[in-house]
Amino acid sequence: MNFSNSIIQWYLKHKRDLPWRDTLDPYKIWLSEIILQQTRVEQGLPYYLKFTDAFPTITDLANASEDIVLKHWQGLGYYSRARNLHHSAQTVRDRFQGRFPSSYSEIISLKGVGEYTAAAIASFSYNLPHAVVDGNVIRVISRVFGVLDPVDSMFGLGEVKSIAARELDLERPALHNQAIMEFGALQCVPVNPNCRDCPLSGVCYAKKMEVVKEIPLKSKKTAVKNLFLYYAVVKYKNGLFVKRRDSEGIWKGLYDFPVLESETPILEEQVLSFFNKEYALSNQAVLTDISPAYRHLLSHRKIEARFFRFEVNNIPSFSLDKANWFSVDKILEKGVPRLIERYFEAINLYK
DNA sequence: AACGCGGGGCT
DNA sequence: AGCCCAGCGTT
Repeated sequence: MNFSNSIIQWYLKHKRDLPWRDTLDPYKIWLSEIILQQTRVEQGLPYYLKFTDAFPTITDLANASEDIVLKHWQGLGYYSRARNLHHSAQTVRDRFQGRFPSSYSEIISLKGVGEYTAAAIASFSYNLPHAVVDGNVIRVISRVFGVLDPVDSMFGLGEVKSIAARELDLERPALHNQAIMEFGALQCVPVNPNCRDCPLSGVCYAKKMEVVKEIPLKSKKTAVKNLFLYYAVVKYKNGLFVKRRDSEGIWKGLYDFPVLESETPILEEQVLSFFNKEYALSNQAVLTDISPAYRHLLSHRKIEARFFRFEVNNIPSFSLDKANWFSVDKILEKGVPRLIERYFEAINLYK
């Protein structure tokens, strides 16, 4: 019994029932793959259901505004996925007459679709013989076949890709690809895999050499930097002044407030001075209070945020103009970072 | 080739 | 606290 047959046998017995496995619709398969990039199935599933409900076809998605798409994506993270999703829906609408492309080269030309996602769509939807290589596949192949080089290096990853292509079942690429990923997600898990009940334990290099804990080998470590956020929350009547984050970087496309960002702490006086300089707040707004620190952890940032709360009695003249004033109802229609969502919960904006 | 980009769950 | 997750785009 070869590798592919083994994992397919295992898959047919253990696979989960997931909605995107019940369809060949490339739109739905593409949508599921974008949602699942760097995201666990349990976390992405409700978003998949929400999106297919709100946008039944790719044209529905293309015709929506980016703000609405980002609102639906709120809380899932990596928001460039949502922006690229929307952009590519418009590409399909405008350049492919609303028909999702069916060749690998056209599929991978879509923004947000890389090698992994293109192989997934091409195989799942059109049964084309492209081997997927994601985190699961890297783990399974490096362990079973004994790839000892770092898999986050060009060389190590190249070895995994070469083995993945070699082992692909050309007669049933869709089934093979589903099987190897599910095997990685449920059986050959990152920590404490249950090798005792594994159908490959007899042929697995890592098991045989007792190096399961060391493979896959990774060399890079993610550096976590501090980020201090000082928000000006300016209240006017039944609303707040908000800003869309339009510059490159964290949370692009989402809404928050005028903010001073820094990698080091800033004194209150300096913060207030910044708000005055940038938004001319002193002449027009009254500082009512300053919130305690909100801590928010991201994979690459340790964030500490404080909210400086102001009130004004008329629309300020300078940077905080009418265009940025949103009633509470309007704010809740926009996508906001989880940090801001939690702030809204804390001040009872949701009620 | 290295880095930025979210959020959550598990150990 | 650290690791990982159905990765991709940019520099």
